Amino acid sequence: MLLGNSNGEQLESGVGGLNVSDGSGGEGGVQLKKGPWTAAEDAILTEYVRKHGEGNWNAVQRNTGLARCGKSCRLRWANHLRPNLKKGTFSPEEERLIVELHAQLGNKWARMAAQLPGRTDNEIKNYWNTRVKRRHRQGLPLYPPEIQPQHQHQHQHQNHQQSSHSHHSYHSQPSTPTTPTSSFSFPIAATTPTTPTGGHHQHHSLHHHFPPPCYSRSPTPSSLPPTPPPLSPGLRSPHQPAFPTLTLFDTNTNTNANNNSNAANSSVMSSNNISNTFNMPRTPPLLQNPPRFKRFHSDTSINTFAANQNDINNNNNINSSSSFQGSNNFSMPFLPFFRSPSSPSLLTSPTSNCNTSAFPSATTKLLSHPSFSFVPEWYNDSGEASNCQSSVVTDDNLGLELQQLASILHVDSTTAPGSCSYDNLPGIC
DNA sequence: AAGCGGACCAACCGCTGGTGT
DNA sequence: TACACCAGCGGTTGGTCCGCT
Repeated sequence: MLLGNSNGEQLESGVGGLNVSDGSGGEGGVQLKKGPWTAAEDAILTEYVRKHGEGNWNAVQRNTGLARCGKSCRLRWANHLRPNLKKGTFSPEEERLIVELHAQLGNKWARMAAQLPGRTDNEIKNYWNTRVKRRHRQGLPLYPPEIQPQHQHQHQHQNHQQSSHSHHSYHSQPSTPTTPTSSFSFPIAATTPTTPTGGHHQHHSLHHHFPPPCYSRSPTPSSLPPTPPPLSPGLRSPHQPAFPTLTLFDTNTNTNANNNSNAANSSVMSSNNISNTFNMPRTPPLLQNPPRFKRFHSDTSINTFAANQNDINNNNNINSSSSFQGSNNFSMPFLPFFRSPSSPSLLTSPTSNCNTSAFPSATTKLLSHPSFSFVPEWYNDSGEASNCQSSVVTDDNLGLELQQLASILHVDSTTAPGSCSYDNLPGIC
């Protein structure tokens, strides 16, 4: 049950006025708020992360009084507040990569997001679901002909919790567990004869059936990072086997992208020179393992990644402008109060025209390292600073919230609104 | 202009697995 | 070893915007 407060915000209401969804609360009877985040809440959370780093999300509520559960805080940070987030529509290259990755990984959104710098799993998931619906409506196969899902039967634990109704329409034909075709196959694309396997399978075939991630079949010990899926030549690590069915980006394009990366990065960097930025030092990956993806990465991978970052930095020559220069700082948009004409529902930075031109280059370089994907992308130095920050803060009581912000952040009169320094950010721990 | 439906997006929910005690 | 806590993942829902009729 949801209750509305005077701001139109929602408060969780359960027995006793507290309904902690994940049972890991410790909020001490505080009514937890639900619904859209406000600028003030964003500021509180950002400030908390600035001071304490990521992780220990449940402590946010305890220590700041923010009426949000830890899960909500983590999600807000990961999807909207953390640096280097890329907003806006997916570029054709990104779309292509998503399709390829989905063919490889299935609905492993987080793993896909790890290979798409600046993109969140939620974004990718939303994109994919929209794509599924659109392609289905158009009667098109989900995957292009040149992309064949690396499909193994996948009746494993996936979808165990999922209500099936939303996927029924996408599976007009039951897929057989041994058929290496997309479980999303539509009538027009379904070439595999139906092999009735009984009612049970008929039922389950209505769900997604994706291969387990390739790493699950890898001889790599579980304590080591899983092997990234093979990628198209333009994105593939030279250490990885070729993926024979795809050619996403030709080498010329890739080369051009690399050649242009400096300019692209410079552009991105320059766009950060806006008033609504604050500086936040990168957490040195060598010093602390970021809590995210901790299931996957090992110290070795982190260290190797960090070492490789130097190469990336050198290659990209990311010192042309902006606060990247000569410090551990990077800039990120902060609490943008500008409404983007292209996205009126969002409050975006003035430079909301996302520059994705740097993507192929940055991605190629990142992908060239086997462990890059297990480190939060915003740890990278490749110039993927988010200049397209979206915050979806509510407009309501913005003036009040600005006052709260000023109070929270101790913004003095000489500081641009929403601008603060991250110079003192301790290591993410 | 109003209604409708699709697209898009943010956020929530339930669950799993890792980690510490 | 068992348990609790926590972070993270994937599925789902609901709200808003926008184009079409």
